Amino acid sequence: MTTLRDLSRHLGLSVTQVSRALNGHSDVGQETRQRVMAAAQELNYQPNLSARKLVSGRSGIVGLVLPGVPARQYDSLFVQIVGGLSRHFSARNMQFVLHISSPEEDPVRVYERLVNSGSLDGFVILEPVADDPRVAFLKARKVPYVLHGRIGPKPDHPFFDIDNEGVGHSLARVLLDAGHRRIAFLNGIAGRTYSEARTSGFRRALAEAGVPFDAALLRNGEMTDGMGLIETARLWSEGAPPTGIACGNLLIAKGVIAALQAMGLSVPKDVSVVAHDDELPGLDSASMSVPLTVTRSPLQDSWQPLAEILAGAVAGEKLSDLQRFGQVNLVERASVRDLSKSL
Amino acid sequence: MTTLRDLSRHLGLSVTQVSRALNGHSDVGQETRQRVMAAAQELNYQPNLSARKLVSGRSGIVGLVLPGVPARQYDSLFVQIVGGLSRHFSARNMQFVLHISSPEEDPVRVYERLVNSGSLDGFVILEPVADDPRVAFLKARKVPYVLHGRIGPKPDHPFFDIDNEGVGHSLARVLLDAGHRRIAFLNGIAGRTYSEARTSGFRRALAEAGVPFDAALLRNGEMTDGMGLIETARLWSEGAPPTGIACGNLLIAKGVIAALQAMGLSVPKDVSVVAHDDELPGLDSASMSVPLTVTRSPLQDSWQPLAEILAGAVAGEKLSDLQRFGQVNLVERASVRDLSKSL
DNA sequence: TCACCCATCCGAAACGTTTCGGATGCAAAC
DNA sequence: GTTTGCATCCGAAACGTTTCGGATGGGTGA
Repeated sequence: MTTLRDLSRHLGLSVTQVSRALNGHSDVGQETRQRVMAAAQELNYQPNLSARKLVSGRSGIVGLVLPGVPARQYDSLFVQIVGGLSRHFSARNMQFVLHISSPEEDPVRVYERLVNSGSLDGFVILEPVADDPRVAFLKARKVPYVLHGRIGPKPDHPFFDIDNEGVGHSLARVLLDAGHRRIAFLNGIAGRTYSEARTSGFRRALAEAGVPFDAALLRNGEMTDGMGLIETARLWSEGAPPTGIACGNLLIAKGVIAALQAMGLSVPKDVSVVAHDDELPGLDSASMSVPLTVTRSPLQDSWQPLAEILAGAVAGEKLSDLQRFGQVNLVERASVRDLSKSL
Repeated sequence: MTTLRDLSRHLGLSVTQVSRALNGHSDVGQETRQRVMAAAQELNYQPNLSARKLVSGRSGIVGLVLPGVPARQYDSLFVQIVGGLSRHFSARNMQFVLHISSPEEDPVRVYERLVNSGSLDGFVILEPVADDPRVAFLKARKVPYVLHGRIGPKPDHPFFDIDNEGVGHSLARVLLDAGHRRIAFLNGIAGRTYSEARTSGFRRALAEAGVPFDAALLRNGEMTDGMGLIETARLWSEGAPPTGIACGNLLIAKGVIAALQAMGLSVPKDVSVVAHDDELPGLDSASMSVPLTVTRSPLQDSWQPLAEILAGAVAGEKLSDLQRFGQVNLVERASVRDLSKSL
C-alpha cells in the first residue's frame, strides 16, 4: 500500500504538493505534475478513501437504499437497476453500496444512520413521491443525491427523468388523432411523480382536442399484467367501455390484451391499445400478439446518466449541469385503428 | 453528528475511556459503561467508520465482486444472492458493496484495487474453483473473506458449504437401491468445487455397490434446462441409454423430463430421475409434471451464515468457528421406480 | 510500614489525506 | 532599487477514532 508520504519521499517533494498534483490543483508545475503522475502509476498508488473522507468529507461511496428484497415479478427489473448502477459506478471508480433495509423501519432513519456513520456520501433515489421525506432529509443535511424522476414543476434538485407529461400527452394524442373519444388510461401508482405527470399530459391532450375528461376512465395501480387484466374487465362490466386504451407500461398492456381476447374483442378492430415501453427484458412491444404503438424510452438508458449526475453532485457541480432528460420516441405500429377510415 | 469528543465532554470522561466503554474493553467500570452507553444512545452517536478504518484497519464494509451483470436466466438467482447478502449485512450494521466489474478485467486486479484503496475489508467469494486466484490473493494480503464452498479436502479458510460429496452419493445411492445399474449424472460445470465433490460422491456410491463407473454417463456443463435436454437426447442417440438419471439441479431435471417426454418415455416407468434441489424460486420439485425425488438444500439458507461468518472473520475469530455446513435432506417422491418390483 | 496488585482511568501518538496560510524565487513594472 | 505579481512550493493543523504506555488510588499480603 503506497501512501502519499511514500510518493513524496520518492520524488523529493512535500506531501502537500503531491496531493495537489494528483488532484489537479492549479499551483503545481507542469513538469512536476507529470513526474508525480508517473510515479503514482509506477508505485501503484491508490488514495486511501477513509483518510480522504475523514478530512474532506468525500469518499466516493454512494448508495441505493431499498426497503426489502423485491417481489419475484420484479426480479429482472431489480437486476437491471442494481446491475446498471453498480456497473457504471464501478467504472467511475466509485463504490456502490446496496443497502436493503427491513421494510418496517422508517426509511428516513435508515438514511440518517448511513449519513451519520459518515461512510456514504451520495444516494440514488428511485420512485420519488411528492413531498418525499427522504429527499427532504437529504436536502436538509446537504447530502448529495440524484432522483430518478422529478419533484414539482420547478425542481431544485439533481435528477434524471423523461418527459412523462409528454408521454401521457402522446399516448392520448395518437388515439385522439385516430378519432377516438372514449379513451381509458391504465396508469401507475397514484402519487408517484411519473404517474401524476402522465395523467396531467393525458388530460392536456384531451383538453386540446376538446374532449372532456372522464375520471371513471383513469385507473391507477401497480403496473402488472394482473392490473391490466382486472381493470379492463371492470371497464367493460361497468358499461360504456372505451374505444381506446392507453397503458402505463407493457405489462399492463399484456393484461389488457389478454382480457380483450378473453372477451372476444380484437385489437385494433374493436379496441385500440397504446402503451409506454420501458424496454424491460422479456417483453417486446413489436412482437406481442399485436404489434403495439408505444412511446419508447428504455429504462436501461437511465443508469449511466444517474451515475454521472450523482458523481457530479458529489463533486459539487452546479445544479444546471445535474438535471437531464432521457429521450422518448413515439413508435407507431398496428394496434391503433383509425376510426375515420372504414376497415 | 456527535463525536467521541462530544460524548467525552458531556460525560466528563476522556475520549479514550468513552471509546473503550463503547467497544466493550475490560478496563472500564460497570457504572461508567452504563453511563456512556446511555449518553451514546441519547445523543444518537454513530461512530465514524472512516476514522475507525483509518486507525484500526476495520470499517465493516464488505463486498461482493461479480464479473458483469448476469444473463437473464439467472436474474432470480442474482436477486436471491445480492438481496440475501445485502439484507443480512445491513441487519448487522455492515455496509455491503456490490462491485460489478467489466468481464474483461482480471478479477484479481479488481480485488487488488478495492483492497488497496482501503475501503473494503472483507469479501464474499462465490463459485470458487480449485486453486482460485482470488482466494490466493486475499489470503496473501491477509484480507478476510468467506467462501461459498470449499477448496481442497482440508480447507484452511472460512467457508459455508453443504456436503456436496454427500449429495452426489445420495443421488446415486437412491437409484442404486432401486436396482438401477446404468446411471447417468448430468452435473454442473467441470472445475467448480461443488461439481467435483458431487462427482466424487457419485463414484463412491457406485464403488460401494460394486457398479463400475462409466465416464460416458457423466456430463458436465452449465446447469440449465437446455443442457438437460441436449444431454438426454445425446445419451439416447449414442446407444445404451441409462435407466436412471441424476441431475445437478432442477433446471437440468426439467430439461431431462422434457426430452424424455419428447422421446415418448415416461418417468418413472421407463426412466427414473433424481435431482438436487436448491429451492430456487419458480421451480418446485414437488409439483413438477412428476414429483421428483431430490436432495434438498435451499440456497436461500446460505446468505445468513455467509454474512455471520464473514463478520466473524473480519472480527478475527478463530478458523474453527468460521467453517460451517448447511443441511441436506433426501426427499423421496414418485420419480424413482424400484426395478426389483414389477409394475 | 512497605511492596505489590488490581481496577479504573488518561494523554498523546498514530492512521493518510486535504487544506490553510504563508514562504520562496524570479521576472516585470514602477 | 524597490515594489508588485506570479508560479511554485511547503509546514502544520485538522478530520475522529483506536491504542500504547503509563498514571492514580485503594486494597491486600507480608
